[in-house]
Amino acid sequence: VSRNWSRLLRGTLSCKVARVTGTLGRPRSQEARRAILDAAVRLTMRDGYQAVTIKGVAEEAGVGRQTIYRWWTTKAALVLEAIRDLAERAGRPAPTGDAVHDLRALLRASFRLVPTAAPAITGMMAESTHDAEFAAVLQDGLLAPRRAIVREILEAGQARGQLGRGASLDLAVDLVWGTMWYRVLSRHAPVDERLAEELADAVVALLGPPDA
Amino acid sequence: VSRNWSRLLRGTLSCKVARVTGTLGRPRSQEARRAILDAAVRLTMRDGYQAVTIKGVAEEAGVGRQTIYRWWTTKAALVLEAIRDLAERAGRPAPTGDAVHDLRALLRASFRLVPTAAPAITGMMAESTHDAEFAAVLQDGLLAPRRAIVREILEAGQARGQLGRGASLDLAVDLVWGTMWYRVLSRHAPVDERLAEELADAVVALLGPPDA
Amino acid sequence: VSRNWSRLLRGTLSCKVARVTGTLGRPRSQEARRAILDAAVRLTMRDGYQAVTIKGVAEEAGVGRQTIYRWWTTKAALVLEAIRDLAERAGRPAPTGDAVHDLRALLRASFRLVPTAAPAITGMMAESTHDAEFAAVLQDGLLAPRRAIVREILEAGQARGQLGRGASLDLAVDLVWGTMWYRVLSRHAPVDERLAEELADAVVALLGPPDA
Amino acid sequence: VSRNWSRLLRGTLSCKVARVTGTLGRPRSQEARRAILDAAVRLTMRDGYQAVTIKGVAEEAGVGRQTIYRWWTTKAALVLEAIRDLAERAGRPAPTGDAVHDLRALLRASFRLVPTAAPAITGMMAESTHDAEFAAVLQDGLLAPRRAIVREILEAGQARGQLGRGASLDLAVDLVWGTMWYRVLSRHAPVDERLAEELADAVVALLGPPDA
DNA sequence: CACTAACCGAGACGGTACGTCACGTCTTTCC
DNA sequence: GGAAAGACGTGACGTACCGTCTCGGTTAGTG
Repeated sequence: VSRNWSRLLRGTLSCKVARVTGTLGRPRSQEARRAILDAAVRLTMRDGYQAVTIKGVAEEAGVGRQTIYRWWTTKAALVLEAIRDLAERAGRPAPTGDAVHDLRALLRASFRLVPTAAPAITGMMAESTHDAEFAAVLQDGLLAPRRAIVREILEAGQARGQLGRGASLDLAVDLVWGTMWYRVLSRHAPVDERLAEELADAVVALLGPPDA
Repeated sequence: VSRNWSRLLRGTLSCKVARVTGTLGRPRSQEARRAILDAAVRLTMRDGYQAVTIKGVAEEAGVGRQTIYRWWTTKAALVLEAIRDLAERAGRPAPTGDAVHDLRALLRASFRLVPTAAPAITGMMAESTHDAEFAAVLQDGLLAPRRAIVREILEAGQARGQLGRGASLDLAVDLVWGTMWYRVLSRHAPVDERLAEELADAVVALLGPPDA
Repeated sequence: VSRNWSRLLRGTLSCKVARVTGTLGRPRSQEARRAILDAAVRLTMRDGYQAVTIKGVAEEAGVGRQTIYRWWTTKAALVLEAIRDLAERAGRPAPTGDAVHDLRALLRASFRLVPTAAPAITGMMAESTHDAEFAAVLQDGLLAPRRAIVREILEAGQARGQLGRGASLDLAVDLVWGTMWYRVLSRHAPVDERLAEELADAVVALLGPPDA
Repeated sequence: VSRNWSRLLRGTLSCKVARVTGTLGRPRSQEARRAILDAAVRLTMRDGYQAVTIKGVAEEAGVGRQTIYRWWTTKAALVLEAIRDLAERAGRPAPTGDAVHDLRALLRASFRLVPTAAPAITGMMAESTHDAEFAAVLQDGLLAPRRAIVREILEAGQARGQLGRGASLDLAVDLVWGTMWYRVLSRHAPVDERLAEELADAVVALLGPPDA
């Protein structure tokens, strides 16, 4: 679990991850910790980041409010840690050797999570716009990993000669996720399997034919 | 000014645009109205939509709180009306006959507004995720017009044989704005002139060569 | 009503008795004020001063907590103003021209209030021991007036030649009320009509025979 | 030390005076016990009974909070045991054979302790008004013994023909201590040597001339 | 020109969430 | 097994805004 924390917690938004004074006293209750994080995820998903309240999380978790304040400095730190699993839960389909196929599979899987995760993450994106530290943590913990996955698929495709090099990979990656988020936020068009197809095709077209 | 209202106000988010009871009594103070709208824009730009408060707007405008509640039903209605000029202020560079050139010019102009407008609009996008009505109004009043402009440019380019028809225009439009918003929200990469170039090129690549 | 305030409020424990800024805005709700004071009296009587809580008073009064904080700076100020009527309600039997009879009547009437008022006032006396300002206000508002009444009766008796001058009136007064309070607090003996008789007799004995 | 406990502890406020389970395990730390009792006395004297806190005592004593809860059931039990020495420390001047002189000496000695002991005992008296058990223990442990001393002096004076029998001794005793406490609580007049004189004289006047 | 209805400012109202503090209980480890 | 350390659930604290309400004081138009 703690493998990814170094990145997540590099800001001061961090939870207080370990006792400083040593081993004395009653140890932290893992039940409470899990209940809090689960409640935070549940509420963030249901109501969106802005509507989440420390009090609400405490009640949903059946926990004293003070227990949350003891371990997390802000709502931001709490929700960020809680939401981290979204990205992990999204996981990643196993690579098949066919870059375009892999990309399609990834996008289909990602798009299926949209209805659940959208209120949470869009709210956090809005929060990012006036909280640079929050933005950094959100970036490192959630968004960058998703970008990295697409990038790896595309690089593998280029390496195998399945994809060309006609445009910056950074741009290609942003086109993919940007389009998804734009539709999620704007809701003027569905985020469905058809979009997954179209985006995969668009990336192929953008990168152009493989080098001869 | 009121030409565009029918679209903006088609939901119940509308401000109370005209008194029902007739013409008796003191007429509405235009000074107060302007002060309120200006204050709303100022605060939304500065702090983001979520942080805007009716009380805050009232104080910024030097106006009684009730005067706002009298004329606008919700914060959403107030801010939406106030923010409308953003889209208009963005305006649109005059067409030159060269679709790619026009697209580049439009993007450059739009990107310049990003630092100012981002906190406002990203917050409103987050709000959209749990307020369908708000989403509809935001969509019609701000986002759809921007999409329409790009679409017109691209259609004109196709009509003039400058651009191909290798992909759906809807997708092309979403790629452009989606990438911009994704970078605005995520802040992992700049939204600058270079991105304008790259996006214009990407659209060309995506649509493919003009039909012979 | 406001006749006695000057004394009651001579400390900074005072409630904010009048708006400073003038006449603007919604005027203070007298309903809320009465409900708060009544609730404060009720709770102080029932639970004692120490157990009274601003929150509890607000709920008992059906009032927002902020409304209390707006007008009273501390629990002490609130309860003191609220409890003031106890002394007034105790009132004073009409003088008859017979000092000993008057004294007996006063004591009997006072002792009847003891079961109701004791928890309130003993708690306030305890508070007095570590809050000098509170002590001063309690003194002036509640205790001194009661002492003054006894003193007046005794002075009248001396003037009419019904009572002697064999001891300091201050001491006589303190003997009376002190004995009552001591039994109220200590509860080792009843505070009843018999005590009223005994105390009246004791005062007569103490002051000695009238001057020839 | 334990001679007086039977009286002090006849209520259920009692400390847990002996381990039930026998002699196994680590014996109770006498250092901790003394530190706790001393801290309790110190804080009760300084801040008054109401302001005393188990947590505060634990910190003042340099002791874990649980160690207090292990041995005393309530704050009341702890403070009562701790405060017991006040009465003993007050002690009692040696009888001289002159009742009035003895009474004066006792009062002078008692009044000298007032500044130290008042916050402690008045707070406990207030507590008594809504805690009958506490009242009983306070009564037996602290107040009754003081009353008994005065009563003994007066009875001895009557036996020796120095004092009359013109009033109930119970009343005389309550007049003395009541006046003292009333002035302690009310603070409208000093509790000093002059008061000792006056009270002794008042008792003489009250009891009247010795039987012929 | 006086009336008068409606607007406007100010601000008190009942609420709700905040973050802090201390409570008394509990659960560890150390001695 | 006692003692310390300290996390736990609880609940009052005082603050900040919320959106509503209720005042006195404007400010046009109409009668």
